[in-house]
Amino acid sequence: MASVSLRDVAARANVSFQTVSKVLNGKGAVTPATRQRIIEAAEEIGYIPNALARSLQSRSSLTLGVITVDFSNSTPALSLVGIEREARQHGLSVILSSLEPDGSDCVRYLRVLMERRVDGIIMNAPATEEDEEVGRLLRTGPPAVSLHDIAGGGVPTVTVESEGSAALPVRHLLALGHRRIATVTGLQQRHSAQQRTAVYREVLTELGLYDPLLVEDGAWEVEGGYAATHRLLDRAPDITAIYVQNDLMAVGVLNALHERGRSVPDDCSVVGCDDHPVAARTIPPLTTVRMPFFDAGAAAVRLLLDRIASRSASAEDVLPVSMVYRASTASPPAG
Amino acid sequence: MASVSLRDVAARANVSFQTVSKVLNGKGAVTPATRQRIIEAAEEIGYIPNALARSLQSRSSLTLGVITVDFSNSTPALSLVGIEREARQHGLSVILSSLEPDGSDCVRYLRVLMERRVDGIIMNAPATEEDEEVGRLLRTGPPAVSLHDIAGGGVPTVTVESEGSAALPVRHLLALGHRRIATVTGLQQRHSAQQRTAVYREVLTELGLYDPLLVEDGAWEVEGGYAATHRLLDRAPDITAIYVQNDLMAVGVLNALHERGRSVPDDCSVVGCDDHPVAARTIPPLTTVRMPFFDAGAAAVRLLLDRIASRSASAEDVLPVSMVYRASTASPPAG
DNA sequence: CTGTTAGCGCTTTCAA
DNA sequence: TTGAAAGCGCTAACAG
Repeated sequence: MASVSLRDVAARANVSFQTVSKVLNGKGAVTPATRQRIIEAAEEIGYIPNALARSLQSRSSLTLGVITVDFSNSTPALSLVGIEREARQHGLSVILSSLEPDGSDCVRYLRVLMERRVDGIIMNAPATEEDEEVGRLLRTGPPAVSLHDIAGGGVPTVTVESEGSAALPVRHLLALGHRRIATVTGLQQRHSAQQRTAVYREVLTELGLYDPLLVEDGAWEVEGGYAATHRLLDRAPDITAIYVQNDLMAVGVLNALHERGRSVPDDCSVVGCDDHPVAARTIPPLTTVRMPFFDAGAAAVRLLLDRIASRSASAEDVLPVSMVYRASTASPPAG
Repeated sequence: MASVSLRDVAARANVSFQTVSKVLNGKGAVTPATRQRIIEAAEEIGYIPNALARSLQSRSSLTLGVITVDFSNSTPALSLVGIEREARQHGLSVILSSLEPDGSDCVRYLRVLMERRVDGIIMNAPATEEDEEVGRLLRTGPPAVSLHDIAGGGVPTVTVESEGSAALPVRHLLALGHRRIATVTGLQQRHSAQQRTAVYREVLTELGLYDPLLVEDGAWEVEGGYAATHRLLDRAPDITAIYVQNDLMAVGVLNALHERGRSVPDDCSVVGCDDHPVAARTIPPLTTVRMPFFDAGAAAVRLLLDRIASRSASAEDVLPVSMVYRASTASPPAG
């Protein structure tokens, strides 16, 4: 772990360090002989360029900063994988910062990224959607793209269509003949969950089928889905279908229904959301909405690169979702 | 996004830029008056220090490089979360690089990390366990800690006990009275899967119960577990228990058993591994081995920091695992 | 207390 | 074709 610099290579090859720079960057014209000598010298003493110094000079760090919600869950993890892969393919490194659940440390990490002179920032931290200070920094700092709303707008977003992610499953259940359709929601502080719940309400209200008693919070987690279902069943035993706002909660929902002796889909249908890998093999396999989170991450990076290249205008890219039909939905029981 | 430097602040405060440096870093003694003036000036023109320049000078980037296998799956994601959180708590940024499935790009990314002068490297890329070149770089480059074996050794590791992760579940099944115990394995190229399979074989061989026909590969994935179970059942309908090397595959295993009309645990017991969140609510809830992957990531960072501080000797930290008993295991059917 | 002198390792004109 | 000069933004000695 020596500190071999251009100068060391230069000394060994009997040239100036500027010439070494040219050779190692393939710039300028150099005699094949010296070029060869330089390359060998670099090789021999194990020269490794210093990206810090290079960035200082070139005013470009070839780095993207990513600020993300905790990615223990597969949804944000998928977006992160998409971001990382796309960045890598463009030769960019990724500096990763994940936040506390309340997003209170976001401003601090934005600052760290700015100090490190990242070329751009990708946000995936729904907990900060209402944070004005975050919005301000994102508008005035380096180019940024977000996977969710930013307070005050002005930041391009790439999102997964949330209207469809609620409308599709609810309509599917309606088409099957269900009338008592409950929903297990994600954290209602999040815009995406609010929107899904709103669409659920609108669609059912239009048909005179909306009942606030059929809405329960599952907080995005397996146990939340489990507990919410027991509460729903206690309160409204006549429900024949449940729209669950993510697949993880749906696992808990299926378990609770099983415990209560309700067969799925014969006694009660269940639709999830995400198309998590386990959804294909729950018992029964889960009808769900496929959400292109991976693609959203990759698309965000591409959009960010466009912005970096040409300070182009704001954009709002919305990726479409689609239904995946499996065995957890059917017509309601006769009677 | 201007490029405000120390000089700009200095000009505005009518001092030399070196004095500004002192003030902003809380070093040296400065008159409260000028200090105040400098701080205000910095504030007014929105000065943001340049970490690149600082690192160039201080020869420390306050950055950790992480090289990880694709973390779409929750196991590596958990370790990554642990790494990131621990690093953050120590004021270090994390540069994230994920690899192709075969790990062929590892050497390239190691080099990128070295060019960026990271202060240390955390490896979580089992695909490179046999790669001699990776081992060499890790031994000669910046301090490194790995979550798996490194070819040639010499790199401290923090691992999750793999012997116990196989011995515990198999012994549990034996204690329940099972004699025909199958296993669905992870990718056999990985040391961790090889070790689990070896322990499974040893424990059963000792009792004269080992049968190579009862071993099937599930490749770590839901569908792999599903398909492996069907193959097992076709070949050896008399099995009464399955040790599945991760919970994701176990979801597929439960589904396949359900399809074949085998009730769990009455007709067949199932033990998983990982204690993935869904394991608590599969049908039936899964008996499994809790693997402290999050802790392993965090511990690796702490070990790395020790090494950075004091080039201390190699170490091999092994974190213990523990059984989580749920409803998927019972005594074999009578008869 | 404050400013000057010296680099950290690199890229980029511009002369020779 | 090569090298010298200049500077990216910063920190660290040391002198004033």
